[in-house]
Amino acid sequence: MVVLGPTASGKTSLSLVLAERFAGEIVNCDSVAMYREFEIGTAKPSAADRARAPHHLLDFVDPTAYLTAGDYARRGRQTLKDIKDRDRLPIIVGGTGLYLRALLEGLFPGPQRSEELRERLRERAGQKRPGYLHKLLGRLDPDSAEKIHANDTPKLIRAIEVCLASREKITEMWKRGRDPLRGFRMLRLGLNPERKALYDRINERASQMFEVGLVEETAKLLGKYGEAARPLSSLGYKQAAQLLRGEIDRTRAVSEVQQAHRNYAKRQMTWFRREPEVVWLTGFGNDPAIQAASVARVQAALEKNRDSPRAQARSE
RNA sequence: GCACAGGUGCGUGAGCCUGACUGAAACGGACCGGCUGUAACCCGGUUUCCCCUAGUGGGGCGCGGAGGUUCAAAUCCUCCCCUGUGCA
Repeated sequence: MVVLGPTASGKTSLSLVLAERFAGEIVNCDSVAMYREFEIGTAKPSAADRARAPHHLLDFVDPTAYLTAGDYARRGRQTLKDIKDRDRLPIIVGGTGLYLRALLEGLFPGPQRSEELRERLRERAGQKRPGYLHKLLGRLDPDSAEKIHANDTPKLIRAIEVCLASREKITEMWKRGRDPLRGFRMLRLGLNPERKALYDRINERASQMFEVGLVEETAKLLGKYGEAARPLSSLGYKQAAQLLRGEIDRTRAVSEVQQAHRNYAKRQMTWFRREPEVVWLTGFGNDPAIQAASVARVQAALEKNRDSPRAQARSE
C-alpha cells in the first residue's frame, strides 16, 4: 500500500500506525530522505519511530552521489518483492510524485543519463540564442518539441539526450509504454488536510527545524562535502546555506524556508491529484479519526484480497 | 515644533523630472496546471477596481485625502492627513 500526501500532512505518523497494526514495513519514497546525513531538513522519522517498524530505502545514498528516479524504481521493486516474500505488508510512504510513479508504473525504456552529453548541450545552449535547445529538439523530434516548453531546459536536455543516445525519437520510445509493477494490488491512501491548517503546520515545523539545528547540520555537511552534496540545494538546506554565507539573516531564512515548503506542498498536491485510485482522507495522518478510517480501509482491502480467486489459488 | 525623504494594486517596488502609448513594469504571493531517469528540480497560466457585452468592444472609478490647471494627470499646482529620518 501507499501513503501519500504533501509535506507535513502526517504521512509518517499514519504509516507507523498501519505498520504496527498490519505487520507492515515502510518503504521510503521521499527523494531527499534517501541521502545519508540529511536529517533535520528532511524530517526523517526519528530513531524511536524507526524502532516501531522496519524501514527501507532511507539513508542509503552517499551525499555526493546521484540517485535518479530509475535507480529508485529498480531498488524499490526489489525491496517490495522481498517484503512480500516475507509475508509482510509493504507500505510505501512519501511525497515525491515522480519516484512513486516510476516505482508503480515504471518509466519508458530509455537510455540512462550521459553527463558528457549534458555538459556539451548546456555549454552550447549558453553560447547560442535562448531558443537553441528547443530548435534542436524540433529537428530531432518535432512532436516532443511541441510538448515541452522552450524555457524548460532540463526537460529539453533529457529529450535531446534520449534522441541522440538511442538514435530514435523520444516520442517513439514513449509509445512503447512503461513497465508497470506487477504482482501487487495497490491501495493508495492520500492525506489531504485543509490547506490553511496545512500551511500553519508547515510554518510551525519549518521554524522548529531551525530550533533543533538545521543550520548546524548544514554547516557540518558543507564542511564535509562542500557544495558537492546534491541535496544541499533542496528545501531548507538551500536557505540555511545562504544564512551561513551571510546572504540573509535568520528571520528571513526561516520565513523563506516556510514559504518554500508551502509552495512545495502546493505542487505536490497538483501532482497527486492525477494519481490514480487514491482514497483521499481529509485531514492529518496523526489525527486519530483519520487513523481509524485508514485502518478500516486497509482491513477491508485485505479481506477483499484474501477472498479473491487468485489468493485462494495461491493458498491451496 | 523647523528641515528633508516618502505615501502606487495582496506584498516589495518601477513609472513622476521630460502630462497622452498606464488599470498601472518587474519581482514575489495566492490560486490553477504541466512535468516518463537533477523532481524538495524545472516550466506554463490566471489573478492583479467595478459595471455592460457571447466576443471585438464600451462606460465609470483609480496610484494617501480634498480641490485646481489641462483636450488629456499616478505624473504639474495648492491645501490637508499620515510615515520615516535630520534639527530643535
